[in-house]
Amino acid sequence: MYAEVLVEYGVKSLDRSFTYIVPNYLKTKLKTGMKVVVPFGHQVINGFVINIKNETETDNLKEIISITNEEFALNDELLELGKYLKEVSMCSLITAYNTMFPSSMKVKSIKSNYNLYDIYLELVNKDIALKYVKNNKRAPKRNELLTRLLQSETIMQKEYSSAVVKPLLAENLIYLRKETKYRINQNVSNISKPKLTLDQENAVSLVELNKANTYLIHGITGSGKTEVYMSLIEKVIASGKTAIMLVPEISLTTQIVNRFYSRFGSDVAIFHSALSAGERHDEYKKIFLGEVKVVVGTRSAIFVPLRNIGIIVIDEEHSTNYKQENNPRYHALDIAKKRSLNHNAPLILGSATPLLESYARSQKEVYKLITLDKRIGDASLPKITIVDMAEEYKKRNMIISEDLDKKIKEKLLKKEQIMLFLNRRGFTRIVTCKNCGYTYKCPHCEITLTYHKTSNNLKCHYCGYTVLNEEECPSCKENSLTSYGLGTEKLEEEVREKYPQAKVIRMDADTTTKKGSHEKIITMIENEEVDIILGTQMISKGLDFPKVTLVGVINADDSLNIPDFRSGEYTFSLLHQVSGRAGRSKIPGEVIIQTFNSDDKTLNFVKQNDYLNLYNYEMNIRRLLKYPPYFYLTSIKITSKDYKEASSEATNVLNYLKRSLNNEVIILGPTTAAMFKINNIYRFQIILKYKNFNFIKDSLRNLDEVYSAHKKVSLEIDINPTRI
DNA sequence: AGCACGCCGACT
DNA sequence: GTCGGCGTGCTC
Repeated sequence: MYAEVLVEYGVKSLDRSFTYIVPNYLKTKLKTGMKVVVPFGHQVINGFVINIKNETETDNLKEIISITNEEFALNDELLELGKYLKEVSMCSLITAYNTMFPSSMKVKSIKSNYNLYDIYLELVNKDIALKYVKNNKRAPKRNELLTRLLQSETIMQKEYSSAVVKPLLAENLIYLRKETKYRINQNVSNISKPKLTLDQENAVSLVELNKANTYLIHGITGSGKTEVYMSLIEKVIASGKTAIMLVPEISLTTQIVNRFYSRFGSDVAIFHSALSAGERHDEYKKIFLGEVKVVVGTRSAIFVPLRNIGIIVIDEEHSTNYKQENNPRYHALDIAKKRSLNHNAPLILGSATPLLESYARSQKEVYKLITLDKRIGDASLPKITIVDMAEEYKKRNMIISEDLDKKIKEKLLKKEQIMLFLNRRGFTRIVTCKNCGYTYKCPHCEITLTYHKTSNNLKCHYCGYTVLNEEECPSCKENSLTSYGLGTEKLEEEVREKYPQAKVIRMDADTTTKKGSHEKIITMIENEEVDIILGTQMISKGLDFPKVTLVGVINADDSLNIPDFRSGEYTFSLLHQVSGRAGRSKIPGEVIIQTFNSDDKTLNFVKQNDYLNLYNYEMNIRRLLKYPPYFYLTSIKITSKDYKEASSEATNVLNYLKRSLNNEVIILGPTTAAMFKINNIYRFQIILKYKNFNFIKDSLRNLDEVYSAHKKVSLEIDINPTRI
């Protein structure tokens, strides 16, 4: 008995199988789709079995040493899906299977403040603990811990270091109590399932189960899309099938997860990359053994080994999080479509601001469109005002306009909450010298450094490079440095100065790095301990605070000016999302958008809440400029530490493409990539525009193969990039 | 990818 | 004389 094994190195030169002898003691256990340990060259490494056979032509074979994990094997559907993933993302087969298989899903550093369990400390016996405290004179921390427990305080494990906890565990004074974090929340669990509105019921009835159609639910914020998903999933489960529900980012969607828990209880598994290795293993096992019916997760959850799938839902389908930005560069949507076909199950895409491509497909009836255009309850859409900052500058209002100021004061008096949105971290954007024109730039990335006042330094937001902020210009030694641009830090300073009576909190990547800080801020907002919340993107997503009645967008231009053909679409989606934070309850919300482009079309579509006209306007541009959905894009990045090497190879790639591609493919470039120098690596980019992937497939493969052997230059091929 | 083998230059 | 630079080639 022999096994064809892929070895664990994801390089192109090893993207083929090697045959091994299956030793007798593994013959009954080994299955296709399992991970194994094999000798390879002079090493012992991991491999993956893709086939088991009884004969072979190769001789001098080695034996498989052991099975890495006997619990799991990819099933036939997933083995096939791996080949498909390889096709659509141009990765090696082993990379594809590694992406799908749990034991190799690498344990992420614990930067995520998110765990499945809360672990609490509990006393084993009160009397013993009391005795221990009385006799113990040497370990004050242990005494403190036990005393608190004796006073019936709840203590989480993470409050004490293991140096304190471990000995107490060992002496059997305390034990650990694990509690599922997403336990059915007492407040939620008793809520009876809400009665669907007519619109929602209609939406549910439009979806044909047992057919592999794709549906696009275009539902404005607050129209109750989640309830539609849940009703559909309920129907699917009732028919004995299972469901996958994808969300863009699980740590920001606790509310959705809780709703699923309260509705489906132990039938739900949570699956995403921030789980610890143990947690992921547990969840995967439940899924693998068919113990759960619904999987809620992020991008990678599209690969879970659920059998008998009856529906797949992708919520917020426009989110760029569904595209993986590193190898394998796959889009969850492509995989979802494939699995929908495999299982003959409907695929539901939902969004308030669908991706232009998706909406276009619904217009061409490739997707079936379902529209939800009424908000649940009496909540009305917020009133949106656009303020021309050019006019405000004349009045010396540089950061907060007169209108916004007036509204903020009004809301503060009424004790309602205010959100200020600014999509830029730091204090100021650029520091330059008035005397000689010197600008601080990152030596590794060729990007201007951002000034951070709290730490008094200048940071590169790409690679983290930091220099201390000096008084004098490093170039001409004059004291003439000035700074331009506005970041959240400066906004915070301004807001604190202007509204000294208000309680202000800032929420951005700089204030949420510490474990638990994200949740802490959210709790503070919920408990109304703050009046003004200011921050970046982070405050726009999935958070539902009924007391927020005013949203201020400090500078809409940042997003408009991104050099990407999707900037209009993104801006609309972002601002729509941000606006949606205002007035989620009975009090109507208000939104003020500050901009220097007050007559910009996109902003006015935002103001009118007019997705359809945005769609028509953007589609016209896309058609004229030959962008998606009229053409597909592929980006080829040529990168190297050596500038000349990168530059000349970029030309070689271009020449090859010109020779090998037919003239229906448009080739742009090479140009220096949007982020030309990051971490000392130079990047050139070539863009291909085409109507049919088959036009470019073979050429891409050839390029990929040639450059996998190149020492100094590497290629990054990104099919359907989310940004260029 | 990782490791051995192999062939050239500057040191104890 | 030897140590070690990294270029090349192979791995069931």
